[in-house]
Order: sequence, then structure tokens, then C-alpha cells
Amino acid sequence: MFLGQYTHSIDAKGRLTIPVRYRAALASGAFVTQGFDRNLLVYTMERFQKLAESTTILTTTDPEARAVRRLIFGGATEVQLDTSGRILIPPFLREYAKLDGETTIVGTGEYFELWNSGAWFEELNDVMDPDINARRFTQFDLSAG
Amino acid sequence: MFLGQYTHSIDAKGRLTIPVRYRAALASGAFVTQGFDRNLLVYTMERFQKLAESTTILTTTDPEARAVRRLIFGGATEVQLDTSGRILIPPFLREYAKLDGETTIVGTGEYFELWNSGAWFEELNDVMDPDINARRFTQFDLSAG
DNA sequence: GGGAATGTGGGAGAAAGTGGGACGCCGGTG
DNA sequence: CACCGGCGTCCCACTTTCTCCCACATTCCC
Repeated sequence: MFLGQYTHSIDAKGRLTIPVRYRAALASGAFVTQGFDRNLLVYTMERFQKLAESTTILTTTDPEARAVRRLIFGGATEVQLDTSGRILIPPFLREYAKLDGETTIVGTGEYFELWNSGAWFEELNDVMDPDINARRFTQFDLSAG
Repeated sequence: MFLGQYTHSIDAKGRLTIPVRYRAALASGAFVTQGFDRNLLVYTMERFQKLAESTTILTTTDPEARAVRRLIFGGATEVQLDTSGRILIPPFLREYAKLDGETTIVGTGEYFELWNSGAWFEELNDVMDPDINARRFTQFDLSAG
């Protein structure tokens, strides 16, 4: 399970060091996809395959379904850890999430997110607001968890 | 599985370099057909045969079904990788998708799409809209992954 | 404080992508 | 029937990018 936050830098070649605690889970391969919030999501091989299988219901004659395919598959890439525990993020994904230099890695359970550190700081103000969080917990009935 | 996005150029002879990650899947032959969005679709041999079989359910009395047949089969061409990993795209397909110079290759799982790069940029605005996508994921019940 | 582990940067060689010349096939034409 | 032009294929060469490898700085832990 992916937990915690880390700030690592992306170098000039587009490489990002993965925190040691995450590496074992990605040893057999990982997938990077576009998130909804101008961030990137990193899935394990197993987790991404589940997502891919669920798209078999999508017909190619529905324009909306084609858009979903483009998002899921066109926005995804398989990556491998190099000998230093880094992954290489392709240019189009770096641009989408504006990753250059400081990058924040946020564990969210089954996957983890990559944020431009500045953008993550903005998001934090929202994530950490006690009032908003109280409402969220109520909404999703997590209070007992 | 075809993933990611690439921008390659079509040369004066109408040749397009296929990304290395895609080549193995096309080694035994590939089919190029017209897509629904002024783009081209590239299928593996196996995948195209499945597609061909699935069209047998299409009745010949329905004008719409006949139009779909024409699109799929009338525009279909078998292509081969040359020694540099390129395919030669026939002139009428190049014209249909307005492929000249910059071409964007978009992986969509079982097949991939070829777009005029300018046209793809337009499409991106739609594909990447976070609000619209949230609705799409809900619509197709993909949120659970 | 010493040593190992972690994160960062860069260089050399290999591979990918691009462009163009040369040849042969196949059509039309005189 | 010979010639010619268009087109596709093969081959080679060049440039750019990627990948692998190594070295170093910093942090963590004993």
C-alpha cells in the first residue's frame, strides 16, 4: 500500500526517483496515467490490468466511448524502474502535469499520484481544511473507519 | 497493448515510422482503416480478423450498416513494416486523415489511431477536460477500475 | 564518526527516427 | 515491342534521443 508524501526532483532527462518504500510494488512493472487534476497516477501492473479489462464493454461506435479509450490508453505508458530506482516519464505526460523540477509524490492507497510541487501546495490548502474534511467524511460515511 | 502518444513525421513518400514499442505486435502484418473521426485506425492481423467476423451480424438491408461496411472494408489496406520499422500509407488514406508532415500516433488498447497533429490537438481539448471525463467515467462505470 | 543506503547528475555507447539515393516492377504510350 | 515515368522497396547515412553505467552528495542509522 502506498502511503505518505515525498518531494523528489525530475532531472533534465525526465527521470523521477521512486521512494524506496514503493519500489518493491513496482518491480514487476508500473503504469503511469493522466489524472483528473492535472496530475499523474502510477498503478501497479495488476491494478492497471483490472482497469484495462473493464474497458472491454466500450464499443467503438460510441463517440464518448472512443474518448474514454483515448484517455485511458492514450494517456498511459508502461514504465520500468532503472537500476537507481527511477522511472522515465514521457514528455507528453510531463507536460500534462507540468512536471519540471520539484515533484511531489503522494501515496493514496492502491496507487500514488505525482504532482507539480507548486500545484500540490495549492491542493493542500483544500485537503487540509478541517471544515471541508468534516463534510467529506460525513458525505462518504468514513467516520467509523 | 498499445499505449501512449507519439509524434512522428510522414515523409515525402508517405512513410510513417511506427514506435518501437508497437512494432513487435505488427510483425505479422497490420491493417489500416478509416476511423470515425477523420483519423486512421491500425489493427493487428488478428484483431482485424475478429473485427471482420463481428461485422457478419450487420444486415445488408440497413443503409447505415452498409455505410459502416464501406468505411471498414473499403478503406482497409494491409501494410507491412519495412526494414526501418515504417509503414507506407496509401494516398487515399493520407488524404482522408489529412496526414502530411506531423502525425500523432495514439494508442487505444487493442489498436492505435493516426491523427493529423493539428487535429489531435483540437481533440485533446475535449479528451482532457477534467469535468467531462469525470462524467464519462461515471457513465461507463469505470470508477472502480 | 563511520558506513551504508538513498537520491541526483552526467558521459559514452546504442538505438530510434528521418531523409534520400538506387534499383526494379508495372503501367501507359509512341 | 521498346521506351518512359510513377511508385514501392531496399539500402545506407545522419541526427537525435534514449539507455546503461558510473560517480558523487546527502541523509540515515548504528
